[in-house]
Amino acid sequence: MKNLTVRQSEILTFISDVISNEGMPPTRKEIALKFGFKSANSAEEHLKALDKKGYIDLHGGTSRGISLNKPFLGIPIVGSVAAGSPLLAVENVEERIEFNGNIFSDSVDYFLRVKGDSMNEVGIVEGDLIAINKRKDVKPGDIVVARINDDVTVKTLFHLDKRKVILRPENKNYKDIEINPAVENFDIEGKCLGVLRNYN
Amino acid sequence: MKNLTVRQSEILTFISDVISNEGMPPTRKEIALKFGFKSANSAEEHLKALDKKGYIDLHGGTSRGISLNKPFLGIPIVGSVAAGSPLLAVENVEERIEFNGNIFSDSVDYFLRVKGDSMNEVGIVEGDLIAINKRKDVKPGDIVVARINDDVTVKTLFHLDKRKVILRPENKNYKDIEINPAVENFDIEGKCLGVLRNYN
DNA sequence: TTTTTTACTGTATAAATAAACAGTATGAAA
DNA sequence: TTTCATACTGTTTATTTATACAGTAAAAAA
Repeated sequence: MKNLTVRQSEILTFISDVISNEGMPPTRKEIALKFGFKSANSAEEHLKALDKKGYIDLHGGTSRGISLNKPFLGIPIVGSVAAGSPLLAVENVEERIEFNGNIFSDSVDYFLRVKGDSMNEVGIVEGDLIAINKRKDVKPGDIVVARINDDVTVKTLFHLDKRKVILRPENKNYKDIEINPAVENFDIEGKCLGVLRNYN
Repeated sequence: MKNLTVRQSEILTFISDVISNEGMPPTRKEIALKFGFKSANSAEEHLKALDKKGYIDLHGGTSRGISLNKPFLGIPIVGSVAAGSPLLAVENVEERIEFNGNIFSDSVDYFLRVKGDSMNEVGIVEGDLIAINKRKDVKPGDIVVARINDDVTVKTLFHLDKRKVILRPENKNYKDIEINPAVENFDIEGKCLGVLRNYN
């Protein structure tokens, strides 16, 4: 996929926002207005660039005839995470799902497919998709995605300070995980906003 | 809410379909084409009727300026079910959520808010929303919504024939429910397609 | 029975919109 | 150094689109 310029990226985001908020894509004039272009043709040329690079499809002769290109739409589902790679690296994204936001309490950056039974007692089971919001500021009680020495795990955060982190599995067959972030490589990847499970 | 005529309902459905499939609302001409109207004005008048009845909002002077009215959109969430009332009766619908379909394996007719812990061992816990598809043809192994003598319950279907139905709670503290549909009032309301849980 | 609503055809037009063409200017790539 | 891509302004035009007005006809409501 070809890279977008900053401006092109802004315009792509704007189109996506307008579709979400207004229920229809913007016109060239509306794009020009938003970015302060004095000519609608500026918008036209950005659209052509986005089309050429494959991010949108332009439907000739149609008002508001802009559609976002599916493969780059939707929320990524992160499956198995290769050790050491960023969660959202392309090789970890198993697919994307169309999803419009108003369901969870915050915006969903990605879904993570759950492995294992360590969170069974709070109703998170193998194969579930958990909705994740990328953030570092989590508090005890939150279910978090954490990275410990290149290993990604989902647990309830029980305690967090500079010298000690305690992650609690929600299954009595497992023990608490205690980490010294000064010694071990530890990072909070995000907060779990909810669960999505699809039978069959 | 005022009732729609058959034609108006067809047109509302078409608008909704076009938005889903094309990513933008149709023009008057496109509506006329779809229904075989020889004049775009026929579409215009139907739109005005739908606007007047509150089902859509028309944005004057804007191409494709049709938006569906939120309160009638989205998938209903059924909360507590009043004894004897149809599940989808207005008094049982606690709210609606925007939701676009491609997530579950079949279309979601409504979400049911889970009460109690009888399905805990398969990860369905109190407060969860379960996605339901209205259908009668369910098979053993399916998680179903059933009505037993005006009581609505969610269980795994274990056995089903004309003389005996066995519903199985997924929690060892509960016993199987055995029903004789010839004697008791029993009905399958739908099949559970999946689970949606929102923390906080 | 009269009025209103529904459901259309047919015509017309102002405004919205897409999109081409002609420029200017800058920075990056070949 | 020349070409190409980016990022604009400014103008123009054909087409799309919304939408009003004038009718016809049937069914429903008052």
